[in-house]
Amino acid sequence: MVVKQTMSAAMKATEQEADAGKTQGTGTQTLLRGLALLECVAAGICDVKGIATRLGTPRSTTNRMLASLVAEGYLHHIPYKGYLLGPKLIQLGMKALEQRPLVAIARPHIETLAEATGDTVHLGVEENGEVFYLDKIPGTRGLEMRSRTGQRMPLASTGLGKALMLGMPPARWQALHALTCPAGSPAGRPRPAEWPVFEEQLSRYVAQGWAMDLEENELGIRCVAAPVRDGRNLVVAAVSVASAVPYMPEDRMTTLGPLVRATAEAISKDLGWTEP
Amino acid sequence: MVVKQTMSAAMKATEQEADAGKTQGTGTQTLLRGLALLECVAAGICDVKGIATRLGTPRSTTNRMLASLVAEGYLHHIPYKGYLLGPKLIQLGMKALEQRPLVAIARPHIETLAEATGDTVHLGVEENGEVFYLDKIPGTRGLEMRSRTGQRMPLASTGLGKALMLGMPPARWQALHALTCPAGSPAGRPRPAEWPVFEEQLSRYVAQGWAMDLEENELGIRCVAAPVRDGRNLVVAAVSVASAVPYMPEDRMTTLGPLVRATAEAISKDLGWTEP
DNA sequence: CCGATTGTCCCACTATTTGGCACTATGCGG
DNA sequence: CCGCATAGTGCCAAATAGTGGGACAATCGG
Repeated sequence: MVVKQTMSAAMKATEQEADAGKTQGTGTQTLLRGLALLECVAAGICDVKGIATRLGTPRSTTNRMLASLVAEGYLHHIPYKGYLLGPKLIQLGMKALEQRPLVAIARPHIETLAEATGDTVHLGVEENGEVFYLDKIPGTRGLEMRSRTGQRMPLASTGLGKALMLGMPPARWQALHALTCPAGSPAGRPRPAEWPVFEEQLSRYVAQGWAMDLEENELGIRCVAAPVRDGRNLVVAAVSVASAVPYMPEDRMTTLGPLVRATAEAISKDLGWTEP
Repeated sequence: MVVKQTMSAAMKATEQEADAGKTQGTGTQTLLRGLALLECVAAGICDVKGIATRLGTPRSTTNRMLASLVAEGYLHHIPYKGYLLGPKLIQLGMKALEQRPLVAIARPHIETLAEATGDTVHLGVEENGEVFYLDKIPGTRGLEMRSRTGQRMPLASTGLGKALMLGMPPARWQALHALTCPAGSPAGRPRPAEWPVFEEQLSRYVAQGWAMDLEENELGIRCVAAPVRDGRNLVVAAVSVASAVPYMPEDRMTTLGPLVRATAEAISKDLGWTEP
């Protein structure tokens, strides 16, 4: 329901390399044409003529490909009515969603982030009301963080956790916050802000797309984090950059925010996520 | 594999053309190979060598296709690590899910069902606690049903509605049942069984995969219905066969049940659904 | 440090695609 | 009820697009 126009119209593009913008002519024209065809149908063009003009292929060729795609289940064919994306695509889409080894996919991105910042970078997911560290890249500043992949931490007192909470309904926030700050907990240990304040903070973080952690989990450690979303636009993970206070003054955090957020979004896109 | 003759060299043993019935006189080998490759990756083979052997293509060819698929976003590539289904597939999968005009897809199936039974066939979805008739094929027995596509009916008193309820958590059943039978409703009008009994009926229907309606909505009309599921295994619609009591004795309904269920499943498959 | 895989190029050969054309089937609008 | 525009199906000569062998370099795993 996004696009609807895209009539045939001009946009001729004789043939051979329709979208010049594509990657350099590879050596699999037929495959590429077929895929283009799929995307064409995905865009809403469902009549043969439209498709044919859209990608500049003659009727016979177009039909031949359509037939193959239908035969394989990538397209649905309603005779004399049109073509639609087929079941196989739904199937593969689901598989792609499962099969996704978050860590492997996120690696390159968090490595880039690590190099760019020089600080420790974490990747984590929510599990059972806690943060679960999936990956970690040590900083190059000499200092060692206690965190370790495979470790668990409270959601409300870590940057990673707060980023994960940004994807939850605000109704759950209080419970998780309470879970992090047991009834008569000693004020001696670092801890997140008191409830009303905490809620305000999270709301602000939601708005800006990234969260902060000001020594709330570990004294002397601050971090900036952002949520990672999947194809369904659900928050499935978060990334964070952490360092010692001296390296993390307020203004640096403000600068880092958008960067971390960008990294998180890059990962999101690799997971099939698309802009609002 | 019916790829003509004149093949000779290369493509020896390893060929076995992956998934059997595949290519059958086509004319888009490259496209098909590419798609086969996708399914191969979907199946979990993520190393080049494995893929190459799996579909009998030489290394160079395989790599070429992989590169194209990666370039187009259909695959994810983690250098020296392997290949995974890419974001584009998730994207297309989601689109396929939306784009699905249930009616158009179900038509052929319900027409077949209509011809086979000679009775009125309905297709409907749940909407706001009611059944919403999406399509109807009049029976050939002369009698006319009052139902009309676009009409709404209570869930609990129609076969279609009950089939739709089979996909809901039993916890919601009672509320919907109550909604159909207002407080001091007159016993004069047809209505579903009293609560405890109704629940038992639904449970049985869940087990057998199809539901019945014994003049609970309209006197003299009985019907057999079954739920249609989509790629996420969620009930998104239902089909039913309805007719006048004389044409619908108990034993005929028992015979019809599996048939209606089969039709519903056929539609489900077209929607991307796969067996338990 | 070695062996096994993978990512890349190059290139001659031909099988795989191409796209025109001719016909039939079907849908839509009047 | 009729006709046009679009869709579905084959056939076929031509040549383009794809194939696969082979040689290297970059990496990984151990």
